[in-house]
Amino acid sequence: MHRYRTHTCGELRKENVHEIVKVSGWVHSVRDHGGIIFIDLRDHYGLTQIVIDPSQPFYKGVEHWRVESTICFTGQVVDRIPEAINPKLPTGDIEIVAKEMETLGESKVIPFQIAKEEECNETLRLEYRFLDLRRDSLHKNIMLRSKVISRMRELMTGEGFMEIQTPILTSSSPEGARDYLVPSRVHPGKFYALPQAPQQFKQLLMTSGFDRYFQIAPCFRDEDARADRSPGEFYQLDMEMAFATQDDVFEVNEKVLHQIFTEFSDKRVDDIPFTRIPYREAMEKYGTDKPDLRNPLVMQDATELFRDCDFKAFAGVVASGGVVKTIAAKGCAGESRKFFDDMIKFAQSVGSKGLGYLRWVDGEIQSPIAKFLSEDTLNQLKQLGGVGDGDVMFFIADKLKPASEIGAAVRDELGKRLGLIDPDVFRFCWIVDFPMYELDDEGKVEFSHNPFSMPQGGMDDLLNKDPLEILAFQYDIVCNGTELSSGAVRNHSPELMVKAFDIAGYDQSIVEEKFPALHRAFQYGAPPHAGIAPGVDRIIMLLADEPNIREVIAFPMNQKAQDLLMGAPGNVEHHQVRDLHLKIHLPKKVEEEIENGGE
RNA sequence: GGGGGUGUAGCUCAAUUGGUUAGAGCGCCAGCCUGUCACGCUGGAGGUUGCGAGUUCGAGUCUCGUCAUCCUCGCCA
Repeated sequence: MHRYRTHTCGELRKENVHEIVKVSGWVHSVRDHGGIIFIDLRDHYGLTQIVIDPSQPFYKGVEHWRVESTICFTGQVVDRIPEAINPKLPTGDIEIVAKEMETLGESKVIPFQIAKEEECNETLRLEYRFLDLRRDSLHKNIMLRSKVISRMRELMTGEGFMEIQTPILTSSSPEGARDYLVPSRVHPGKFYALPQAPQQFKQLLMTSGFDRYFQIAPCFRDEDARADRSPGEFYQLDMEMAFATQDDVFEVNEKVLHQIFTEFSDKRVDDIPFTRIPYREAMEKYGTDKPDLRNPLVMQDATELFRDCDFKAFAGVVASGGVVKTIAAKGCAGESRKFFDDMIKFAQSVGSKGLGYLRWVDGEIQSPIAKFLSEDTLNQLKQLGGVGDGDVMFFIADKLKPASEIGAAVRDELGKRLGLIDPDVFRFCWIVDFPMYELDDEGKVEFSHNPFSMPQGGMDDLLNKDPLEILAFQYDIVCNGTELSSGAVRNHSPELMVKAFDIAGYDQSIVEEKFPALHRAFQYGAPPHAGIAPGVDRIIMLLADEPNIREVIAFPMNQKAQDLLMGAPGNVEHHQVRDLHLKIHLPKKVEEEIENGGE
């Protein structure tokens, strides 16, 4: 007989009755009836009920064993009496009558309950992550993660992709987020950086002829956390394809994502090919480049209809170059006064001066602003929104950018409040045709996304078009309002690359200095190539229906990028710092704390 | 760095307008109980109300500061 077990806690069934078995696991719950004790023994695979009779020598001891200790039981599998069958458990037809018991690992009193999943302070959960991970929901999320990643590998391999590792210690890249740096011992004053993504490596692999690369790639960015953004590190299903177009990338990703989402969720998944929305259209209709298509509401432009109207608040905005955005919401004219007041408050909370609306009720228009609008204007608005009796149109007037942002927020809020968002569906879309350049805060032309993207019109566009009019082969994949990834057809021509950087104000020497590898590699016969890198954590977050990315990461850091279990970041020995030729220069505040006996 | 929420027993929460000795459920400890499966019953221990000032006859409650944590803006090629 095996030292610890002949069966797991999830596998014994009626057909095992009479067998002598050995099982090991955690004490999930103890039900002590004085004369008889039931223990639910739990492992990764399930729960099995152990029965302990008073005649057993270890009976007295068992009373005192705490939940979450690990114990090994040897005993006989028996049928439960009919009244005692538990249909909630797969093993509920049987139980094990214990003959021997061995304690494997005793547990202290646990800081929060594991068998009962009540809400619990997250700091405590992170400090005791190993216990939190025993809890069913988190345990299941991590298993889901494992299965999804495994399936991703299968699917990618099936599509002819090769998984290739790229360096974790690499050089700092000038673009993008803040890098995590690692000081070099051998080269005083020099630093490695952890990769923000294997971007340049995968492009180099393309020039090396590997044709189709992928990797479940760790990415490191020193940026602040959000609910859907874990600080420090995250994973991407990174991929790149040689001699490939945008459509080739879309085809592979639609196949893989559709398969993963269909296989690992009960929700309906959009048919492929996924909807493609040009960036400009997305901004006009949704006010964002990551629209939640579950929400049927769209924004429309009503600027011209308000240009010469008597409603001075709006006419004034239009006269000063602003816009009026409208959202038509069908069937909500009957909502309470409070609903409309709350919507106005909401709009104000996201930076709007107000929120106008027109309600069509019983053939009349009810609205604080209707009296300022002509019959003709009202009819045109009605036609624009395609509305009728029982419907409402909301209006936001502001400069284009804030109006779009406020409109996007109002659209989301209306979707939620009116229950328009189907929780049982995954709606995907590609956002395509991103602009190559945009103006930064100082009015300077800057790359709007990835400087390695291919301008759609090639050198001709770079030479002849207004930079702000140039579109890139740059795309995002969005699911239910979550941006899963950006990708692009890459610029594989050294000449185009130099020109593209030139427009953004970077000299050729900068390209050579900052991106020496790509600049050199592309001069030795680079294949056209394209790729993308969907975020693994976010995909699993959507599949697990979790609002928080930490729920799908085994050992996440908190918002301040600390690992409360391991104590990272932590202090190191002086000699370690010395070996790295570093001097620590603490902020005044921290120094004072240490002097006051802080550490 | 800015804005917002939260902080009361080991855990989740309550405590009316500022007013008696800060309560409940779970957990823990002790006792009872031979068919439970979130077992049940009885009893008990457990509190610097995050911390520090202030206002007040009186502060869990109000004010200020500070710390922790979450959400968010900035940031995220």
